[in-house]
Amino acid sequence: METSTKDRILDTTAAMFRRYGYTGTGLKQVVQRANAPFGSLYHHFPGGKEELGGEVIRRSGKMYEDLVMAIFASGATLEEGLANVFSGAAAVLRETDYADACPIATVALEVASTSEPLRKATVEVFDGWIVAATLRFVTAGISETKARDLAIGMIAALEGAFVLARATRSTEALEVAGKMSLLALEAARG
Amino acid sequence: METSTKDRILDTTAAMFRRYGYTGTGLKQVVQRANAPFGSLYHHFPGGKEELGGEVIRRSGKMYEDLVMAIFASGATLEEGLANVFSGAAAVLRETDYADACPIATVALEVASTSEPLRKATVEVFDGWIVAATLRFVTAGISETKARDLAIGMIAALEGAFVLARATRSTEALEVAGKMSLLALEAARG
DNA sequence: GTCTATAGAAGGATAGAC
DNA sequence: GTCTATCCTTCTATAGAC
Repeated sequence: METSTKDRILDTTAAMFRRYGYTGTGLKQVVQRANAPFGSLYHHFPGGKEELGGEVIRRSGKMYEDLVMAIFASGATLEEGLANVFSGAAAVLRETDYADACPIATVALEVASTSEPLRKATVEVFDGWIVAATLRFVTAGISETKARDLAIGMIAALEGAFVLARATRSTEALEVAGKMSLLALEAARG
Repeated sequence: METSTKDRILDTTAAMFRRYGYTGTGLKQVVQRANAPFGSLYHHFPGGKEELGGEVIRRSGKMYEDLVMAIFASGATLEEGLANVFSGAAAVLRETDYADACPIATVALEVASTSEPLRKATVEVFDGWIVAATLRFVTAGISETKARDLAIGMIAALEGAFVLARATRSTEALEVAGKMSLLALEAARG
């Protein structure tokens, strides 16, 4: 138990955001689950829920970027890596009873029309993903403009498949989205 | 003003779900905006928020299905209709300051791990969309299995693009997703 | 079937002792 | 920097007059 109170609060909030969303996550529940006194929350995050939320979005977003990019780089070929991203996401969903998909998608939709600071935090995350994925495609020899489209298409397909998969409790959409992304890659390679 | 109290409550809730989500929508705000007395809500929806939410999900989902399918059928060709779905969605987003995307996506993610009755309502909606879109592809001469994949791929691409578009306040993702869906259609036609 | 009032719980936030 | 107690608002839900 060497984690700090602040880290426990951040980790707990991240886990709750993923399943219950932003408005669905209560600060009292957070400190209870994190085994932290209520006052510590406002000591570490004077800006309250919005400040905590912003840090969690950026932190979860970066961690997920690292995870996905590692899987993306895991394949022997670019195609294999791309396929692994979708099959890996499907495996995690099945293992977590369709709870753990994108860590910020629910929150991103919730705050898009309700909090500018939080919306901007989600944009930073998505931009980071797009840049990272674009770089991967470019490194594999694809032109900059095509690479960006592939990156955005892959992320959109993944996010959309997550919506369908979490609702239906099936990974069918992830398999279809994976195949569709591979097709786009094929076309870009010409 | 010939709308009934019940219809006003349903319409108002639908509009609020779209922007603020399920937990972000308060029943007091609903009745206030709908110009309805609070008691009427529980008169028409004895099951409270969950019953109201279920009806709104099904109703909004069906209306959106009709709208999208009408646009899908609007083009001279299947390809044109498909492109119109994405460009039409982009136009609506721009016109509504990136607020009005999918009417149930936010709610679907919120309730996926918190309410079985509501999750099932979202599944019904998504299944309806998949069936309708599949039928459209089949009618155009595509095999049943390929048509279903195209339908799921199109809906996933649209939903994922909505997430990115609402967050970034840009329609770039919708354009990319539209192109990606067209590519999938091309490949299916072989 | 309409409407008001209020209960009872949970929400975010703050004060202040230690 | 830790922790408790409490404030005020908002939430869902109910009771009961009309």
